[in-house]
Amino acid sequence: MMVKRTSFEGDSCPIARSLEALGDWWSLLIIREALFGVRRFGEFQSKLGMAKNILSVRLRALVDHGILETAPASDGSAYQEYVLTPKGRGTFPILVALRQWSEEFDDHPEEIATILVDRAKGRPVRKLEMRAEDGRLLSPADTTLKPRPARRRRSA
Amino acid sequence: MMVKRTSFEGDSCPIARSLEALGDWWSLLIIREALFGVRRFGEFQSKLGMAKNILSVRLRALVDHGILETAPASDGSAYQEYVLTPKGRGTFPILVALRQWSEEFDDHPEEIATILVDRAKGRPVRKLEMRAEDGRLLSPADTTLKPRPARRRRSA
DNA sequence: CTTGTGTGGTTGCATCATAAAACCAATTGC
DNA sequence: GCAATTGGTTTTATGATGCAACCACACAAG
Repeated sequence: MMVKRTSFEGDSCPIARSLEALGDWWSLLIIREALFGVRRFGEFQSKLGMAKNILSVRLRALVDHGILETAPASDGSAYQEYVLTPKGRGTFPILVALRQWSEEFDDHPEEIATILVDRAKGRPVRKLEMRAEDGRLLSPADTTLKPRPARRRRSA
Repeated sequence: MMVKRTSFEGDSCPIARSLEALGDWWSLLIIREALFGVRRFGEFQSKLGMAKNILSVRLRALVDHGILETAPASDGSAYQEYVLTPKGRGTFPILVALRQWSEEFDDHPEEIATILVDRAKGRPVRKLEMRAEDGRLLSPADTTLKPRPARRRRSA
């Protein structure tokens, strides 16, 4: 009957495509931990408090998507580690956007334990803002979608 | 046995808290459509191609989370509509971050159909960037987490 | 080398969420 | 009034998740 959890893999919308890799309950939290330097299976498992089997599945999926890669060692032991690729580190703005949305709109902000600060000054970071090429600040209404221009062949 | 799909509702991490509301497969896509002006049940259903029962569940959850609200009419008919609240419109940077991540890192960028442009000039918007209070551009490594300062009572 | 312990998983089973399709009531269009 | 459309709910099948048990390998001690 092929009910199959609807994949967005072939979707032409870039948001749907990113959700294909990041859209489940745990992946972004695993990446969050990885950005804090977590690398080992057991460390992910204990910090996130999740079942080992699904952690296993998620780690493999993140590796398959090129978000994590397995590295042979680091402290000399024969075990492997999971480290972020550039693609994985590129999710940082997504995590910041999620964080700022909670900080601004959560119904119980007093339950939020941490704030993201500029390391040099110890002051909160600014809200992410959308700007035009020339630097003008853009609101959602100032933007629109255009069809992607066809990539021209042979350089330019 | 109470296996219960682990809720992040009580979690103190703002990322986990936002995923509580947005972290499933469809919610962000529903919000994406709503940002484009989609308001009616059938319109969501046909544009997203999703099953009506789960659309029904998702819309109710988004209303419960204060992301959508039901409005009585608009074109005079007796049906209701789903419109974004300010909290719902506040997810825009999240969607932009997801979009830009795909644009930058997707393995098949040629399959991405649209680009987000500045309406006035028709030129692509800039990448979201993280800045300090004083305007310095920040990389992930330039940031750190601090415990949230206790809110002081009675104004300031 | 053998035994014990911790790390890094896999397997089995119960439960939950999701998907497709059928069904249905209220609202419209005619 | 009658048929089609809208906006759902119900039913049923299957995939995903969660927990606990199990297991292989590395490593350390004796």
